[in-house]
Amino acid sequence: MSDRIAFRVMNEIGIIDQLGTTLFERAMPHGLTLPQFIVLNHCVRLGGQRTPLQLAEAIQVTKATMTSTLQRLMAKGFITMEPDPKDGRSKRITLTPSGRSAREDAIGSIGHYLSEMEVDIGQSQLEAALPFLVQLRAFLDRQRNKD
Amino acid sequence: MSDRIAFRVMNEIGIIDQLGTTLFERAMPHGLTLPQFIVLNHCVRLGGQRTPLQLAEAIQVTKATMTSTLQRLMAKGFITMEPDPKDGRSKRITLTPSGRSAREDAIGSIGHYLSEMEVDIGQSQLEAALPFLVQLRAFLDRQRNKD
DNA sequence: ACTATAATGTACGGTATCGTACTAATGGAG
DNA sequence: CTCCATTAGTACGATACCGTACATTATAGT
Repeated sequence: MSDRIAFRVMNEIGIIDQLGTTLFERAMPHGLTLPQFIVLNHCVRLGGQRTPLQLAEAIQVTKATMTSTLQRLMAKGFITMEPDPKDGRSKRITLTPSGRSAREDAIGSIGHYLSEMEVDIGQSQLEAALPFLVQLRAFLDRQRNKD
Repeated sequence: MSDRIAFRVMNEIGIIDQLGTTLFERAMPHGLTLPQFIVLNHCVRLGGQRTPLQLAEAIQVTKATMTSTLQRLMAKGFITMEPDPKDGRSKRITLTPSGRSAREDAIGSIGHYLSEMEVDIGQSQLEAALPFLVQLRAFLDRQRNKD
């Protein structure tokens, strides 16, 4: 227990992420993984067409990682990818009806777990923690872009 | 919806974990990854010999995952693994002097980043967040073992 | 003592992630 | 117009992680 406070916080966060991801994926339908769900969710919430790079930046992964996730979503028929007529380097991602409905199913499947968490931890505790987490994320994002 | 407080908290935590892991690994010597460092650190702090299963449970990964990380640490010469004379199913993990010194190097390399975080976020904020994180981890751990 | 069950570690397949290196297309400096 | 830097996306190798399935060893129930 002689670890520094910053290390202990990051350590807890790592374990929480791991446990949470595993629990969510067990509950998800269509063999959806959490990253796949996050991409679908992002497309639904923002609507229209997005490029792989826009998605990668929004979700804070590299574009190489996004390529991989998009390929799996395409294989499942949840998105389509077309070349951008304006810019030959770019692609346009569009959600399919099947993808939209898979996202709805996923939302329904994890709702129960989210409710349990909100009851067990308490809404107010979760709300109180959010500003701290946002601040921490902003700090790490600044560090990353500092090179 | 996906705007629920529990979802937002888990989402922030996921991004923080990802950004933090990447930053830490960039700073680590000997090509150490964060999971590898965590195992070394755990061995130093608790001392003596541990089994793969004990390590897996302490760090909250599956034993299959621990097998993989231990194999890499062995390949680097940072640990040794011997059969347990008392229990033919089990193994005993021992830190080598080289592993102990790699852990010291790693501590030194990330110290600067931890200090920056403690200054930027504030020691008291980090300390205030820890009980919440511990509670959240305990909840997820209970969920996992609920079957 | 024998058999069924449990526990320990490993193998394998699938997904995610990064970093690096590559291709293809755009766009700006001369 | 040409050349070169930048940008968008992909390929590849390495690591980590899970779940499932397996071999080996231990333990409990009869």
